[in-house]
Amino acid sequence: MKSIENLISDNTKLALTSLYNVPADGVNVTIQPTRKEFEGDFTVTAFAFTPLSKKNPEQTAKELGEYLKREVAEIEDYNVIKGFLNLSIDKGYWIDFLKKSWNNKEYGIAKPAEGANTIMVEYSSPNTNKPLHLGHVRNNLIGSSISRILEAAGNKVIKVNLVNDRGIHICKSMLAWKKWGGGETPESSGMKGDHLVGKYYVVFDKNLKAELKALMEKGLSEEDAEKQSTLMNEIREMLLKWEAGDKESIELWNKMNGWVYAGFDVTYKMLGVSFDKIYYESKTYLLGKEMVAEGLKKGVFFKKPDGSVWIDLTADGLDEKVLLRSDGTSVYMTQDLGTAVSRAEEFHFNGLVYIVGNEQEYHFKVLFLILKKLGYTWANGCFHLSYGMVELPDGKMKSREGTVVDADDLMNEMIKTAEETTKALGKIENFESEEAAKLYKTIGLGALKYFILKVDPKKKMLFNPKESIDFEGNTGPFLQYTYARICSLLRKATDLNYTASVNVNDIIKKEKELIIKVYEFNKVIKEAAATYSPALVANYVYELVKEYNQYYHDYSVLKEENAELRSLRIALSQQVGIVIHNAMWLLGIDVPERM
RNA sequence: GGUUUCGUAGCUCAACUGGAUAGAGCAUCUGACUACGGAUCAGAAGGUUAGGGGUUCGAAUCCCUUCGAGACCA
Repeated sequence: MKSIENLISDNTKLALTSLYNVPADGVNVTIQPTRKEFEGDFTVTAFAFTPLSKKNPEQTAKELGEYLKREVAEIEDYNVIKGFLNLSIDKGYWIDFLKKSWNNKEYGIAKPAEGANTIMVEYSSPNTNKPLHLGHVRNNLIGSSISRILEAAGNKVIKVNLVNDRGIHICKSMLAWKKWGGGETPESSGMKGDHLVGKYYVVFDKNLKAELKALMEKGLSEEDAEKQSTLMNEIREMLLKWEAGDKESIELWNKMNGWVYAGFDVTYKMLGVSFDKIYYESKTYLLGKEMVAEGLKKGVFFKKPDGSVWIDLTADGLDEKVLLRSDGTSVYMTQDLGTAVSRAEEFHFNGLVYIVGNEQEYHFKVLFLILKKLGYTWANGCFHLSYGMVELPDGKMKSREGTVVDADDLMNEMIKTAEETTKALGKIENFESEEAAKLYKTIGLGALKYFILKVDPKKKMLFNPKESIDFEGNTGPFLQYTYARICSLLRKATDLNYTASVNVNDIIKKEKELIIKVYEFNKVIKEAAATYSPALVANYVYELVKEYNQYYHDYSVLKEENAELRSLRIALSQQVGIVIHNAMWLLGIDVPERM
């Protein structure tokens, strides 16, 4: 079935050609939903056509409207206000649409077709020296949701995580644990492994600061203090030992990373995110060195007298960038080049989306540019989804200053609040305790996820720990509540032996608006996939639910005496329920059948 | 210093990518057949879209500029 927008667009072009005898292939027809205060379903703006028609906008719009009404069966009527052509679509079209789609549980969720594009999505990418915080939560939720959205739009998706499991910061936790840990383990302390390792990272930082302070009080500059610091020297030594494959260092590193992974698994599971493949930097950090040779051979890179290798990007408005230090060690850029190439060779993807914060915009600009200069055509499919930071009322979260909002704490808080709210409303007295616990989790995490995902990923967002996340209004629980209420309605309908069907000749305005909203779901998914924005799905499902609740309030479904009308309303409610369910699934949010 | 992103109601966010009188939620105030589930619905109030200039039929959106906040590159 041709989409109604294409129908309007194509026929508008035909109309232009027919009415004004001009070619209209290249004309861009802007179509938007008609605003509530005017009559009609879709609006075409006629201003852009005046050079073709050589008439004023009103006149042009009228002539187009007349043509469309006459020539296109689905277009029932039109009206013109200023240069806006408002088109009313035949109700039969919408009834027909509902009839075709209403009982499809997979509505909106496409299966990847033969020859579908493969898109790799990298997200999460934690460091193993501390637990996940709210910033990671945003990253994970965006990455996970985008993966589902891309899949629903018909792509094959490979979700990957690149874990930063090596380097100086991990050594810090290791050294502090060795020095001051007294053999403490997750078991002995009862702490989650990632939190335990994070604790020693903080311990190290504290001790280092004290040492540096003491040295600087003796009159050393900050730089010299760092050079003379015994702790810093021990760290450097430890890193060298690790890189040389020292058995004891590797064992400790394995042990502590193991604790962290066990902790991360719990957090990931709670968040509901997962990966198809996990990369570890300890295995990828040497990749890319052969590319340096390749780049030199191709003349894309150059060598400085000290032996370091660079690329000159000044012609592209960027700087010179080092790729191999004079001591032969590589930098992040080198690793990322190598990792990208090895992924491309393994998976032959059409697109690679990096979900990484906007502080790394420059890095990715350079990365993609270098890949292109090296001649990798797939680099054109690389995209950095540069999401904004989560800020607190007094600025950015800083782990060193202890202002981070911990992911586990936050989720537990939300679940606790959900429990209190639910109990206060006194609705689930007949729930088994296990069922109730599951519900609290569904609601609490639903509130959190929706709160984060409804914001445009590209924008920074603010989280105020002092104000708990709402459960009323434009929130996750509001959407979940509407879903639960529809389920309740459908259960009652079944009890009464009422069936759902679409077998009417006429519908009221509100029903038509609801069907149009349902119809828009596919368009929204495509748009969300194209712009990598779960927020579009979130805002859409909110609008749908708001409309449905008005309808639900104003018209009775089960008390309607006309059987066909009643059946239609049941079918429509069911369909709205399916869309809520599927849209929420795209956001990674569960919906309860009762709450 | 250079590059760059952002600034919308008291607060948190929208605005279909240049379209009609800038919309929601929270908070405030007022109301809703003792209910097909009130975590709902209806209404009131709240705006010079940071300020100024420009582009055009039309600007929160594009260009210039001032102010303010952030990020990145030495």
